[in-house]
Amino acid sequence: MGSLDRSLIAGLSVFEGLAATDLDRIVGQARSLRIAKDQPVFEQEQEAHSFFLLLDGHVRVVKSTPDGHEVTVRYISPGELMGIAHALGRTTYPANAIAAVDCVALAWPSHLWPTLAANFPSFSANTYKTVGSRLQDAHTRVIEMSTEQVDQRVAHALLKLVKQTGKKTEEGILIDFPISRQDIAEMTGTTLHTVSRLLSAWEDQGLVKSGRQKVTVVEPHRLLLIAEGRAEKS
Amino acid sequence: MGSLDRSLIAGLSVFEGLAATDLDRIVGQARSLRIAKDQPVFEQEQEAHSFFLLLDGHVRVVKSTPDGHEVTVRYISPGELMGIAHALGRTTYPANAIAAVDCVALAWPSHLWPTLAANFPSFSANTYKTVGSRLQDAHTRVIEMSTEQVDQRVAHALLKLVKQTGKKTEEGILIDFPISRQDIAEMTGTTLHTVSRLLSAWEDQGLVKSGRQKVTVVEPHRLLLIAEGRAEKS
DNA sequence: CGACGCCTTGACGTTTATCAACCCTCGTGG
DNA sequence: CCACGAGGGTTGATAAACGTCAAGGCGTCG
Repeated sequence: MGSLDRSLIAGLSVFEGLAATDLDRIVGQARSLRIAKDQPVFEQEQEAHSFFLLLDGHVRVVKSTPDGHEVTVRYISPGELMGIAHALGRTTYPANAIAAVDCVALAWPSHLWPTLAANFPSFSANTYKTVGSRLQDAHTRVIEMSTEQVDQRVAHALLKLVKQTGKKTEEGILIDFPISRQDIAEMTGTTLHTVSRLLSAWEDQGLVKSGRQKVTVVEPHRLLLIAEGRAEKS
Repeated sequence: MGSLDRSLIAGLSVFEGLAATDLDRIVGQARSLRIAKDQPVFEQEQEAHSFFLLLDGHVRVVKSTPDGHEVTVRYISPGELMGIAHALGRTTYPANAIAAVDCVALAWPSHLWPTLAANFPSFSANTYKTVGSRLQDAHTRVIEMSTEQVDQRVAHALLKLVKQTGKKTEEGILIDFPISRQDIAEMTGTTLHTVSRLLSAWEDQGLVKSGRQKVTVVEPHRLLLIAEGRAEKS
């Protein structure tokens, strides 16, 4: 499998600035694995034995609250790291990670992190850069939840997904994995009912096309107006 | 300034695991500064020239949105790092930091970070551990905003402040810096009106005592019940 | 002493969750 | 191959939670 993987991997931003031999040395210590749709990659509170690099597929990261609510923290796309608890001084995973579709990933034993970080400074710097942008994302999310109405938050979430995983089709830009109203609700802190109503309304206005576990954004620009609260109400 | 500072500093968790000479080497490269109440330590979008260690006082970290809302990200207490944008691959500060009271801090030029991190691995590990717990905090905040009602969030915020900066008094535990209804509103994503009503109601029930820019928690345990949604409505 | 900043409280309206009922469609097993 | 069942989606009615608007009080600092 080596060579196919390597060509896929070399261009990833996690490995930016690494010499080819270093890259081989790092990747050589990983095992590759596949995760079937709806199977967990890792689970909340579990011992963080490995960290992962998603090569193909999409993974949903979810936190469960004691009282049964589920909040989706983020979706992981190919090329992104996940489960890097160890780099942040944690010994357990902070959330559940579930394959939204069949996935392929590389996994490193967590105990390798200190050595890898010490030997390959640009690998470590790249990693912390993604940590930084996740912290940023989380704060953005807090701000959205604090200051925006539900329709704005849902619009923002759709646009983020489109940017992350959008795939051009004849009808518009499709979010490239199965996503339900419930999923969107868990990303935006609302209920599937409200999401359903919003999508219905937007479909009537020609902004989106949606179906069973499928959303296509037809007019990103108008959706952005809603996201920014600069759209007159219907 | 050396000796007085050093005894204060040696016990801080950021410096855990460092030899005394290493600590001197690190602290020796910092300059100490004082910030007057209501003055900025650093500002959003500004070039991140330095990172800081708060020695005394309290700093409020706030993000401003384009449309004029302000969201308080966190309060920094003595012993905590702030402005560590550089360690996360950013070149500008992500938020405003404002002294809630007169403060004392150490400041290192940001460009020292890579060398410090490389030379003192436990310093770097400690730093990333605090980054990890802030990421954690941010996610907790998102979850609270997604699943809890305003009264629960305000109760949680007060309890967090009490834990962070609580000072025992005869009447209960006092939050040890001036904090207005507006400030609490900005932490919890609500309005000063709602916070005022809640505090009034809680005061009637003997849970808290509050006055101008001052909150004392009298019965943390009952407040926790509210925070967890396990309290019957008045 | 006056004015500004902070706090309080009432009345009202909107947003959005909740409750309830129903439809559609896809996949599975008889 | 068809029937049916579960999971996903839609939509209406209702009500609660909370923001908004408005007015006024109180204390503190210049």
